Amino acid sequence: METKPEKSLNFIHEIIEEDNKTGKFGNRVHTRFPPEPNGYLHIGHAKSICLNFGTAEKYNGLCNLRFDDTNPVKEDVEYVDSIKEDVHWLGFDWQGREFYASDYFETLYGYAELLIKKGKAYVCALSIDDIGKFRGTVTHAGQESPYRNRTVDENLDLFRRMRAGEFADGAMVLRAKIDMAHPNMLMRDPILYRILHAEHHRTGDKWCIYPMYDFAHGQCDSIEHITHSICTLEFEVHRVLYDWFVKELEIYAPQQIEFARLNLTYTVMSKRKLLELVQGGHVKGWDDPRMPTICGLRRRGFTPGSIRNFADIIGVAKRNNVIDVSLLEHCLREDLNKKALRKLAVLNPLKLVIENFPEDEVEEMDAVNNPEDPETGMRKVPFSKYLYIDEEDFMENPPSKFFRLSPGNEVRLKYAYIIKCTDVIKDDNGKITEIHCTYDPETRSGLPQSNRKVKGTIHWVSAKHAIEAEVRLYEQLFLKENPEEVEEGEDFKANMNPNSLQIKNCFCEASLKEVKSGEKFQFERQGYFCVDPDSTSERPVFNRTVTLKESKAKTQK
RNA sequence: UGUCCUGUGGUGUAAUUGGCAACACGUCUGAUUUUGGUUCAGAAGAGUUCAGGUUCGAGCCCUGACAGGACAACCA
Repeated sequence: METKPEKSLNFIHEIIEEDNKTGKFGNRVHTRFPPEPNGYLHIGHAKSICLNFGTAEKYNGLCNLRFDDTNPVKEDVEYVDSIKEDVHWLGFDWQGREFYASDYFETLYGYAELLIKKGKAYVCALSIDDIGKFRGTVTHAGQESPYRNRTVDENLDLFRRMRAGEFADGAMVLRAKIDMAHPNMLMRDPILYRILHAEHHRTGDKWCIYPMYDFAHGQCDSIEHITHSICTLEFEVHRVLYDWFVKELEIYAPQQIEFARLNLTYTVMSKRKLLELVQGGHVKGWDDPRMPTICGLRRRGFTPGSIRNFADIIGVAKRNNVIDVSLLEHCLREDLNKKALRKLAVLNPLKLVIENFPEDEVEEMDAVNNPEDPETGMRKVPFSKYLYIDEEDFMENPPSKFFRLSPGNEVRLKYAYIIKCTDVIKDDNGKITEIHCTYDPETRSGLPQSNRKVKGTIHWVSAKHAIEAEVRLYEQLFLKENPEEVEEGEDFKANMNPNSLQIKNCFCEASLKEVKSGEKFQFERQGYFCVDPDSTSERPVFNRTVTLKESKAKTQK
């Protein structure tokens, strides 16, 4: 019997299966995730991580973690540490195959000399501006550098002296000798090495010349015997250059495959812009829960599984895309719904007095921990005469479709009694300060009378037993689906949502007193919340990860 | 006025490689529900950028337009 694949293959896996059929790489699948350690990873990287590690997993292959650290002035160990943490957190392991472009500096240097000896590279002393000018434009050919025809010996000597530190930064560069009229700008004698007297986070001051990304990336893949070098679309035009290097150097040739990077509605994804948000103080840091960074999402309360599932669902293709953030939220809720323990918490407290309930009596109510997972059992929550309910759950003059509490109407208190509103107390300004109700003792949850139909069920917390906590409610960071859509003269920051963070004091059930940073809960009827590291034993802090899905009827007041 | 890449419901991804467009999210109904959540049932929404061509038959092949994206850092 034939086993049919449940899901159709994405175009990359199709290529791989074809390669496996033809034996192109000896049925090997070896990918890599190659970040530059110059910033924090974001959800776009997560797509790439899932693709690279996931592909290796799928085909019983390997996936390396390789840091593209060819620019010492921008890179730092802080970033390599965070990247490793994030990849692990997502659930992937490189099994010790942690490599660095800087591991190959000596080999790369050798490649450069080889090119010089073949007459395919030369040392150019044109200024940075002149190199730009000589390059021509996208529609017009460039012109050749006056240094282009130096002898091999001269080039070799100069290049060795570059390495030896005889020249100042920017004095000269090593260039490939290809074609200054090539329609692809990258082929117009690209720079291979530049002089940079800078301390490298791994090699220290061993080098004062560093390879350019283009001269490093493809060869690093080659050195590691990567079979499929999966990268984003903007490197499509670089592929001919990489192929040129591989051919001239006569080294192992990986196959580069480009895919479209992830874009999400209501967010920005470029490292530069994220950095701007951090440095401009628009958010509290890289791990601000509003950031699309992996660490931000983690702090917000996302689960690795939900992100992996998301990456799987969005698929991989070559056309530019913008994924609706609601899909990400859907994956999140789907995961959290199954796992998060339910709790009662009141975000906008409104006092409620049950007039016919004995003054000092406390009843212990049975509450379900997670209806999606019976294994999690039950817990007790205290009930008393004085409660808090949520402001939104009461309306003095409700529309017909309002299911919650209003004067003269009944509502069920979750896990407790059916109550009826008898009175509304207001202050001098007419603001409602207190609701008075009566309860029906026959309707306690579990009793036969509790099955009586009422329109709605609301959550509550006993005033005397509740603990206080801080909640941080988040909305999208930007008001427009596409934050780049701005008036002339403005930039994406003009679209920032002034209400993306709202901090509140809330009352929650006492069992939330002892919580650990990172723990996730569902506050019933409100959303999923995650314990923030800012929590203290005195005062827990909860981040609202995402609201529950809300029907229109509930949202409209 | 160059090169390369890409055009399928609102969004994303499919379509057994030429056989009358499917799945998911979103939207909207209805049922169930002690979460206006979950679950369940159902609906609307594209005729595949356009125009030609090949073919009994084209989203898939060919030609030509058009549209969008990428590329001119001693960044990656």
